[in-house]
Amino acid sequence: MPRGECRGQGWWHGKFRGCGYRLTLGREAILDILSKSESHLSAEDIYVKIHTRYPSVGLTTVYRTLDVLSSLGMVYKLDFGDGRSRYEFAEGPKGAHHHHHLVCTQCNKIIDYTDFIDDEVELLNQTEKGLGQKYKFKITNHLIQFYGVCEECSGKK
Amino acid sequence: MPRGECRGQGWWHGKFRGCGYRLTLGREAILDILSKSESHLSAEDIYVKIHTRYPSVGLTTVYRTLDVLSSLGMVYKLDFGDGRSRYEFAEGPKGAHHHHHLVCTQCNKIIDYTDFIDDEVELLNQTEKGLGQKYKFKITNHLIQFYGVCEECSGKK
DNA sequence: TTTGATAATGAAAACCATTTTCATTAAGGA
DNA sequence: TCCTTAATGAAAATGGTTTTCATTATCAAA
Ligand SMILES: [Mn+2]
Ligand SMILES: [Mn+2]
Ligand SMILES: [Zn+2]
Ligand SMILES: [Zn+2]
Repeated sequence: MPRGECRGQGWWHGKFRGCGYRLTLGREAILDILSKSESHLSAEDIYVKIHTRYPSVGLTTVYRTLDVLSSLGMVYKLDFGDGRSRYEFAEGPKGAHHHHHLVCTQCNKIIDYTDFIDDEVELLNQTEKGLGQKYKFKITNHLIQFYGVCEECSGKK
Repeated sequence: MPRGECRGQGWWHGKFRGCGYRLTLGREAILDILSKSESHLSAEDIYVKIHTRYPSVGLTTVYRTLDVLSSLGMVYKLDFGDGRSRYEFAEGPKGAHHHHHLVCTQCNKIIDYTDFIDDEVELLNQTEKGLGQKYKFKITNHLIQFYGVCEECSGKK
């Protein structure tokens, strides 16, 4: 008998419980916000959004939850060099489309791109294999970002 | 008539003066350390090294000088995700060999690699061109890093 | 449903790399 | 040598993130 906002219905319920984590209001709220957001949110961005609906959830919990989520692989922790970490939902096995980032060094705009990803990924796989062998390195991850100046920022001379 | 450590002899003398910067003991000392170091030093690493020989040079000056040097393109400011910036000498036009990094997520060891660089660079150029056109982005720089576990860290199970 | 062990939390304080402030020093052109 | 002002050191400030600790809430067990 669902009444209003019924807790514990999300697909991530199992993931949490399976790893021994308890299901709390803060965790659900944060995951909910991240899953619905298109942009790359900072801890404080998330805190502000949450605070309007759940004033009881503190910034500390946001940080702690983001740690848990990224250790579970449900969220990516990103660094675009603006002095604060940013987080992005790592969509489930369905909508998962690998992408890299284009970063404007003037206004900090971030563009997700998937173009060329196939070629990139192929080269990356090769490279990872080669490097892994030569340096006996077990490669688990890669980071690719392009920096430059976006269209708007080019305009303002 | 050179007597001991004659100031103002480095090849960077001109670069500094040309940009209106004064030639100071601190700047020379920092540049000297960076040019001789193989590793990726933090501001404090540099400060400690300098302090043994020139106790008068403070940490603040190290930070300020590193800013100048990286704005001049003489030094690269790097971020390997360990919470502090690291700096690496951008060798002059001669010994300049472009390289990327392999980062051990357990012990923070960094490996410079140049293997596959040619293929990578070719793909990067293509990608940069394509992305630049599609997103009207003026790409000036790229960041490529592989993360994983190094040989030693794999050993300790 | 009640209970109890303990995971999770919020508020405040601590952390810590980096930056800012400001009075003092020194580089280098005149 | 003189003088303008860039450069500097010490100390304080900054700001994102983490730690501390007393309190609360989750949920397995009874
Ligand atoms: Mn993204
Ligand atoms: Mn390097
Ligand atoms: Zn921009
Ligand atoms: Zn290692």
